[in-house]
Amino acid sequence: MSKQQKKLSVSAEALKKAEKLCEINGLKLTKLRKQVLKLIWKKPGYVKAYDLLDELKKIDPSAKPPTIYRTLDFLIENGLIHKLQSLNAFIGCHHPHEHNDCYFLICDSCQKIEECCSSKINNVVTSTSKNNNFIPNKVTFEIAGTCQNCLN
Amino acid sequence: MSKQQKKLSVSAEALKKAEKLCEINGLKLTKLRKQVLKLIWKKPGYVKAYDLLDELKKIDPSAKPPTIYRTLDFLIENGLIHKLQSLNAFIGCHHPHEHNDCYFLICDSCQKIEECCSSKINNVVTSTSKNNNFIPNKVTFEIAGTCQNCLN
DNA sequence: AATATTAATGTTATATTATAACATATTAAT
DNA sequence: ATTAATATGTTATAATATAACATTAATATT
Repeated sequence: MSKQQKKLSVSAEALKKAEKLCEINGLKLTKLRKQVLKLIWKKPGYVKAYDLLDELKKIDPSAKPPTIYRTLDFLIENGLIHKLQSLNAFIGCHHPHEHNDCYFLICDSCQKIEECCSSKINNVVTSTSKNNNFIPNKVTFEIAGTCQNCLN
Repeated sequence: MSKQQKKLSVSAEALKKAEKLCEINGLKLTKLRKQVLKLIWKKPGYVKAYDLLDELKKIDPSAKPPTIYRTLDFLIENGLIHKLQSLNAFIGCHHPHEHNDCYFLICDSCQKIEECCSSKINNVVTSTSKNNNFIPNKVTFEIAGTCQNCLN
């Protein structure tokens, strides 16, 4: 199976998952939202909002910044994508609604992201929060660096 | 000792530390840089770049965005302040150059920040990176939520 | 000390990221 | 069918950040 084919099926599978998830949760994955989600998955690495807007405009010339940002908000709120705070960029979520404790390895060189999950993160957040009498709400954990592939 | 007095001395101490550190490392803590650092410490919580610019303009009316951003870059590079990526905001560093593994508890309600250090973070970063053949460079770890004080 | 080099600051302009506010259309509930 | 809620369209502008080039100040070299 070629890389391109593999990529396509990852994307297709993500879309199917998203549809199912929205159905279960009574969320409306409208045409616009599906288009944007598809565009996000299409890129191998992360995407910037305005690049996404440019892509969307090819399909729907009337698209404007609020079109994209509102759609991104919906997708983030419902766990279908993530925002990378250190980059102001977006990526599809590989396992929507299955956990709270994911973090990201961001390759500075190829823009690819590894989404990681670990209870260790949760442990650190929980224990720190307890120590500080802090009620955690949203965790941002991003590690920028160089991926295996780019070291060669 | 009043809260105000305590705040002042924290700020004053941070400035002294910064001066010493710059001297040791051959860095020039110029008038401008010191002014900006002072303004950052003056606020009890985090500061936004353009708010800082407004403050700076009161002292130096010719200040412009690059004035602030360049100064912030210097202060960040040399570990005197931190940027909170999830807020596009800045805070003074409580222990410049003493560690790499700090993270932040950000109170959504009062804007105050707790800077935390823990080898646990480093452990998670190191083990995850090893597992993924990833060479980490910059870690962003921010926990937003509600602080003790604001729960009451 | 005069000159060259480097670092810091000044200045103009503009790029990038994001949202407010209000209008219209679509969908769901009564 | 009407109302209410949700989603989208549209205009304008706010908020965040940097590029590029000019000038000044500090440091190093002759």
